[in-house]
Amino acid sequence: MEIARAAAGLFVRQGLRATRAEDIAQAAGIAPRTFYRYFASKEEAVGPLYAAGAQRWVEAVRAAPAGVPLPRVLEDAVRHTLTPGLGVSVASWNRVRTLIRLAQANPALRRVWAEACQTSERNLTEALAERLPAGRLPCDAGDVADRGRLGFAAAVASAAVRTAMESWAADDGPADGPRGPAELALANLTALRDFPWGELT
Amino acid sequence: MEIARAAAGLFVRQGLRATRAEDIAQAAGIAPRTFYRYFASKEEAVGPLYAAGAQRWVEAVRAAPAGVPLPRVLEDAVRHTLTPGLGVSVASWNRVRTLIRLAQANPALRRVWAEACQTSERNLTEALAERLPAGRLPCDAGDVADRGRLGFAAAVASAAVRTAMESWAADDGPADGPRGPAELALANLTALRDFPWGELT
DNA sequence: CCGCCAGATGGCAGATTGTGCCACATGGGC
DNA sequence: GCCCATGTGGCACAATCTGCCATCTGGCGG
Repeated sequence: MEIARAAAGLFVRQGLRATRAEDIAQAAGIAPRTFYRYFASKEEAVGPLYAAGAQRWVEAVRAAPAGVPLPRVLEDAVRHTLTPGLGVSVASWNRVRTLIRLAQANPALRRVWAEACQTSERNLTEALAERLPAGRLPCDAGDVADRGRLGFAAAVASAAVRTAMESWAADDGPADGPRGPAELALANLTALRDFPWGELT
Repeated sequence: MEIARAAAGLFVRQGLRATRAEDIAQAAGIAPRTFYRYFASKEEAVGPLYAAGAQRWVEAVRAAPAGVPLPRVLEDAVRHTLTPGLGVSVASWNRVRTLIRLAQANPALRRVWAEACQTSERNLTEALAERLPAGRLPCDAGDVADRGRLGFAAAVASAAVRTAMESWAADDGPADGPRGPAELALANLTALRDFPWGELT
């Protein structure tokens, strides 16, 4: 994680192109060989930073008490983990924001971001599967199609958070407030239920 | 695209690790230097194959006549472009299926797959924005939050297709039939409306 | 037909990235 | 002390990319 922070610092300060894997290793105080023991490429080094936020969100979902309706669980988790300043400093959020912007401009970094999103999506699928053991499910979790449906639900919930992060990163406003990641994600989740999608042509 | 097919053949036949970029170039009948003019890494070479299916789907959405409700547009597009044998041979679908399986096992390939999915998602966002010009929208497409909502809608629709492809790839059944990609994607899209998500706890 | 240009391709050298193999240090348990 | 598991680093080398320049090809106006 210190490696990730070192890499992020270098990427932001002097650009992705200009920083070699060796530079990251040196900045993190380790040998180049050790760097490659943790990451397969220099771009991958910032993966943990991309994953951290989503990871906290999934953990919150997993930790929610049983019996609470799923939409409520997702929304509470968003409120508690995606609000800058709650547990994670605003500065950290701004770092991540800069990194997501970098990813929009660089194919290799974009791949890392995309993979981080899909990984956390898989984690959410697992969390949901734990929350919804076979017995208490309106569908049969053992069936392939229903497992697929669980994966789809996780994908939708993840997409709410991911697209919120992306449009927040693309935006220029402050890290919190009505344009913050938490509010955008909540807007997505509620739009999922309330917006008249069927009327769009 | 011939390069992509050559790469896919080698990856499947002799493994990702054992094939060098030079091998792909040779199999495609081009110089290594030329290969790197098209792709930044050997893994990226199969990107076009990942993207092709989704590309056809997005085109179908874009080409749908105006006035048709959005859910209907998405479902018809799925039926017409994700059914093996309709326009694209079953063999091609099986090739893609093998490649998706490879991606599940290999981090670098998984990143390529993830990026292809996000790229086609961006394309779908554009297609939706074209379909829904400012005037005919229940929301304001110029507003950041609503542009974000459009991106979210595209992400959800893409997720329906992507998770369908993934669970189809993970499965062992035939390329078509009730476990085919088209049927799984349709199941996701209808579950989006009909499934009692709110009752899950 | 000729000259010219734009774009695609290939060769070559070299920096950078990534890996196999082995050695060394550290810390915990017996 | 001894052993072992684990994390680390050095070294050599294979593979990956990239910059620069030469060559080829097809179109187009003169």
